[in-house]
This record gives sequence, C-alpha cells and structure tokens, in this order.
Amino acid sequence: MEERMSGFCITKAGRGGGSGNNCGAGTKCGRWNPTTEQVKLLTDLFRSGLRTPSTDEIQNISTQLSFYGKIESKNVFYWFQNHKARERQKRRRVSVDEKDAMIRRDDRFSSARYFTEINHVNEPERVIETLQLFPLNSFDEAGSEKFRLQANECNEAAAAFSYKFGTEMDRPHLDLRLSFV
Amino acid sequence: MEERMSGFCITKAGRGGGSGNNCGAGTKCGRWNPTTEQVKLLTDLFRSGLRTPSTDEIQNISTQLSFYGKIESKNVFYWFQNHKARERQKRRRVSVDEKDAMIRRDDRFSSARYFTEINHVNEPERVIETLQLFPLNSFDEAGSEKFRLQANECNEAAAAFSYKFGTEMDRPHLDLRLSFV
DNA sequence: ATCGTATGAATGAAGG
DNA sequence: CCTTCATTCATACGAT
Repeated sequence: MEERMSGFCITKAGRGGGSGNNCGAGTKCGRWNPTTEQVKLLTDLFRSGLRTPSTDEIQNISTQLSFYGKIESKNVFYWFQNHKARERQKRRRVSVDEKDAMIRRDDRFSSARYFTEINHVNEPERVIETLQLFPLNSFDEAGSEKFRLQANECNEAAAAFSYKFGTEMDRPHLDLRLSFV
Repeated sequence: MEERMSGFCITKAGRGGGSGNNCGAGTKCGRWNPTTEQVKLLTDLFRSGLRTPSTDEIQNISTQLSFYGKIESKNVFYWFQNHKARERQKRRRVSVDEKDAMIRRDDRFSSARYFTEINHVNEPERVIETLQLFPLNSFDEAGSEKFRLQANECNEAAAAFSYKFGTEMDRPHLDLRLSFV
C-alpha cells in the first residue's frame, strides 16, 4: 500500500485556474488547503463568537481571505460548519470521558457522590469574552443561536448505561455489544 | 513518492510535543497507543459487523476498553473510522489495480459529482458488505441509520481550545468585520 | 540511521 | 444541525 499517488489526482487545475493556488507544483489540489493565515483569521473570527456566518458574511470573509491564497465561499461555509460541529463534539466526548474516569475512580461507591461530581464538571464558562473588543453587528444569527444553548439536562441518558464490569480482571471477556438503546 | 511534505503542515495543535514515544499506561502522551487487548477487542467488534458505532456504543466501548489501558472515546471513534476507511480503500485499490486501471474513463472529474459516482457507481462487481461472520445485533450502515439519542447540549463549559499560536505571526490588519453588506 | 508501512489524528466536503 | 466519507498529515515501528 501507500502508493496513493497512483492515479486519483483530481488536480486537473479545474478550479477556474484562478489565483495562484497554494498547492505546490505537482501537489494535488483536489480540495482547499487553507494557509496558516487563513486558519488563524478564521479561528479568530470563531473565537470572537461567530459561529454561523450569513451568506454575505461568508462572501466577505472569503473575499478578504483570498488575499492569502485561493479560497471559495463554500470553503468558509464548510469551515465554520465543521469547526462548530467538532468543537461541540469534542466537548461532548471529553465531558463523558471525564465522567467515565470518575466512575472508574470510585466505582464502588454510591451513585449520589457520582452525580455530585458530575455536576461539578460542568462549570459554566463564558467563551465570548472577546465579544466586546470590537462590536460585530453580525451576530444576528450566531448570537441568537448561541444564547439558545443551555446547560439544562445534560446527559441523563448517558448516565443510564450500566457498568457492571470491573470485576473480571483476568479474562478478556467483555460484552461490548450493548447497543439496545 | 513523498512529495507531500513541502513543509506545509498546518501543525497547529501540536499537542504534546512531537516526541511521542512509548507512554506507559497512564502517562500523558501525544498519541494513543492501543494495547493488544484493546486492538483485539476492537477488531472483534469490527469483524462482528460493527462498523459505525453510535455515540453511545463508542462510549460503552471506550469505557470498557479503558480497563486495559488509557483510552478516550475519540480513540474508539477514530479507530473505527480509520479501520473502515482503510478497508474500503484497500478494497478499492485492489479492484482498480487488479483490473484494468487504464481503460477506466476519466469521466469522474466534475466538481461534486465526483464523490457521488465514486460512492455509488464505482463498484462494478464486488460485494459491498462481506463482514458478517455471525449476526450480532448491531449491524449498522446497512440502512439502519438508527436514531441517535442526542444527549442534548451540555453547557458551554470549557470550550477553550489551544489557541496557542498567534505569537509573532505578523498580523496584517484585516478588517473582517463586515458590519453590514 | 534510513526507509517503508501501518495507523492515529485531523479536516475538507458532502449528504440527509 | 448531525453524521459520514475521502484524503491527508504525523508518527510509531519494523525491516533493511
């Protein structure tokens, strides 16, 4: 394996042959490859609170970022979609992992303590502190959406699954099939 | 091969310093190093037909595998993602390589159509799902598309990333605040 | 040490 | 919005 360069190069320069792409000579240019500057600026915008830019905003961002390399509006659109989704996903996984760690830590104790600690994990924290640095009025969408997020009722379902393992120490017999949810 | 380097790795996260190396059990390290037991169990699950575990399944698997060593749910997620992708990739490579790789017309070069054709039409004769050694319960991807019970939105806790870069990168003043367009 | 491969991690792009 | 796929980057590890 590993000769992935054989064929399969959409390169074709089909991208309207526009501005000099950041794909070095011979590099495959099948998809957008953001430059570090572009990533940095996009990240800054995200940190500023922008999560779901409107079409106009996307267009504007794309136009300005095109200074640093080839970019299209859809790239910006996808970037925000992915970044938002993955941050949320990451957060979700991490929180559950922390919970698992706690479960494993004192797996033999009452569940009251368990839930108490759970509640401690989710400490509220603002992420929009930079919002005031420069007043973006483009929060029509992102803002309302953001405020929609609430911490109520986290994972009760996740806490429902049973963990009856931990007793078998020697036999790798694990019942990993528990997808009846 | 190997023309991809070109020193252009975004490498932002750069988590945990490069020199990964062996991290015993429980040590912080850059990259998950699955134990043989973990790999075995994951492989068993895969061979049993599990290909795209749901969030809950990922959680359960991760929790139970954590008995054999440090593991996070994202590791399980990535493992299945990669395993499935590479299986398919290998399969495709073989089919393309074994067969006549040149008679194939290059009619797949059309922006978004490319993927669609790849996914749906590019399989002439070989089977699609060959991994059904014994029926388990979680044969996913065959169209189940079961409803994921989304543990809804925890709070916005600890959304901090590793916005580490931004040290001395020249900041060419871009006005990304597209107030109103 | 070098190289090649296997594989963990990430992310662009879609689909639904 | 959510999940999934394809591709790529980065690294651990064995063979040379």
